Amino acid sequence: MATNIQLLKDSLQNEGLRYTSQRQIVWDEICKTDDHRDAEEIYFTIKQSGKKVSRATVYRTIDVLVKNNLVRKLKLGDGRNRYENKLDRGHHDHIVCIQCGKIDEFMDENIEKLQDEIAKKYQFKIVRHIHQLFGLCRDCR
Amino acid sequence: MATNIQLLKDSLQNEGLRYTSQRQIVWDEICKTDDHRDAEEIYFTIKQSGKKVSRATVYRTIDVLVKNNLVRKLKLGDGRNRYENKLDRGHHDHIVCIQCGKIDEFMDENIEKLQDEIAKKYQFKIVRHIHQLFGLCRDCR
DNA sequence: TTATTTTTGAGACTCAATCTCATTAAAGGA
DNA sequence: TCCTTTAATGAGATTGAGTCTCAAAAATAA
Repeated sequence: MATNIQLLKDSLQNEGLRYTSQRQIVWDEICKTDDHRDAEEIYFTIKQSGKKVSRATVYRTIDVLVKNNLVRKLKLGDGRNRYENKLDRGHHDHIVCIQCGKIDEFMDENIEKLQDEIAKKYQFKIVRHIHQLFGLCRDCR
Repeated sequence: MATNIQLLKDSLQNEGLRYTSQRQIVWDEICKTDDHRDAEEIYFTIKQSGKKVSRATVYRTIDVLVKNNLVRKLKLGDGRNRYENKLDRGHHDHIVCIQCGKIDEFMDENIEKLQDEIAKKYQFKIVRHIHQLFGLCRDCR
């Protein structure tokens, strides 16, 4: 956990922001799982644990974490942003079961290469990409 | 345009819905361009042309068109759904310039194949996918 | 300790999208 | 044609995720 505290402190310093207990609580909560949770889930989990952090602070802190690359923001098409911590995790894309909601992760070097070729063809500089497969997982098909 | 009328009528019949002038107006408007417009843009364009279709009807009609494969719904991450007609257009994915908003289309058979292989590996049945490249277009980089 | 600056939290607000329900229009008889 | 039934429409209310406001609280500097 010690590393995580430092990562947060560095990010806050980087933004010229103060280190506060609320911000630590939000970051801790996001680090606790490798799930893809939305802000409300994170907010309510913190609330239920008895800690006091307001909804506004949860949203504001997440924004800082995303900006500083500690957290990744995902849009899976259901209208809510989801978040995953980026500790010890390389780049990956997502496979989503539309039946049970399970979210798996995949990564394919060849697809990444083909993407770069497409960008080159369009004289386009890729900043980020979204690649998501929606369908039925093994257990639901 | 005659074909388009029939496509609409078939879809409505398929859904057990009636053919109405409002629904035709919405479908016509969507067919008019190959843009990727949101529902409000479509609604206001209709309104400005003097035709009377309510916002609710625009949204409801678009849903029917999407369900019947006449229109494709896109999420480009800005919180609004966008729509494009599917007349004479094969499958494609999107390249979006985060500077000027230009939306290009691409299609790569090899990426599609690799996708299928990934699905096989995960014993996953793909129903749909999203593949979007965000960055700077030739004119903005 | 006091002064200054930033952060927090409660709740108001925004905006796309959906829902409600009274009114209007279409379809199917007689 | 007129009447009955059923569906569609439209104005405005509502929803829900997310953002904003501003007075109070907390952190930092003097």
